Amino acid sequence: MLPENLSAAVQQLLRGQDSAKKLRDLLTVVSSVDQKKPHMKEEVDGAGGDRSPPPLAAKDLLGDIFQSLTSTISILNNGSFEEASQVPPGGGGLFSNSVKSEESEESSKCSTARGRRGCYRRRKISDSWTTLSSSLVDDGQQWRKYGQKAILNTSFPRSYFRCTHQLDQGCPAKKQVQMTSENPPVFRTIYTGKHTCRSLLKPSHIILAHPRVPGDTSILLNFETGQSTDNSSNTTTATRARIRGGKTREAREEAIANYVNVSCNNLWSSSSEYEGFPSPDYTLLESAIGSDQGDVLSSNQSLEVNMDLSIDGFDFEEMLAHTFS
DNA sequence: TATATTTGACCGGT
DNA sequence: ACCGGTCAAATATA
Repeated sequence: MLPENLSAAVQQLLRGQDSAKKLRDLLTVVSSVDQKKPHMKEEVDGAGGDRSPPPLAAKDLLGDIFQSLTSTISILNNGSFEEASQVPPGGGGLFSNSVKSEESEESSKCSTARGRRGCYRRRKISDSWTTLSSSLVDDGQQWRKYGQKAILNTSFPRSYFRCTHQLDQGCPAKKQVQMTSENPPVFRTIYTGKHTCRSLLKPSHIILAHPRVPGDTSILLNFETGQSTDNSSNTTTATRARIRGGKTREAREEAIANYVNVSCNNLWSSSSEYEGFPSPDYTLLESAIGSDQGDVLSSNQSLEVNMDLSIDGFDFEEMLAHTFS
């Protein structure tokens, strides 16, 4: 594909992504008025098996569309979805500006006054890379916000994040997120340091798999970690949780849709990454796995994306394939 | 109660 | 002195 076509394709995807997000927000507002969000357990136990069709279908569809667009954009930008935010300078996609890395040294505390508040050596040019995105996209890592600053000559504050596992695993990864323009919004994320941690489950990567056996009405959730924080590890052991209960597959799908839906929400806007962007109320899927309604076949800390985009006869995947062939 | 976020203070580089 | 990155107490949330 020609570079200009590639760029145009990304532009179109970005537009679709924004539209999907707006539509999702619209639906969220409408549905929140007359619909209480049922808890997973209530859904799974199948007590209300003959309820009306899932009102979440449209949102689920939107979630799929949005996630697909986001993934595709990341692929076009960086070569792969997983690497969308993990690839250090050199991967250089359309919207990612690799930042010079002359000195691959993380900011270090000054040894003389250790323990003194705010004592640090200002980072000069470290091993960092930058990504731009039209929305806040969950990069699959777990971050903890530790600061926010108003930056000179900018309209929006800059947020500072460090890896959640900095303390328990000594992971040095950090990132800064800042909105650089308003219409359309552009979020600049500067990553610093590579992850050395083994991250735990992230809901944004939990996807439903369709049944492989006709008539099988149970729903298989598939997790796998490859989530390689260090690009070298590709050892993956599958974790599976089969959710039973409910009379129909649709009923169970609706139950899990809550989790998938919130995982999509999590993909759209990471918690508190930027003030003014509300964080979704999501529940980790571990509770679903741990639920006595579920059938945990094995357990570890990994996950895998296994997404079937075919919904109601409309194959989004095929459409995308045609679009880019 | 544990964990995460907010926010003003602190500090070093420029 | 200014600016930006970090700390940590206060606060919020699960």
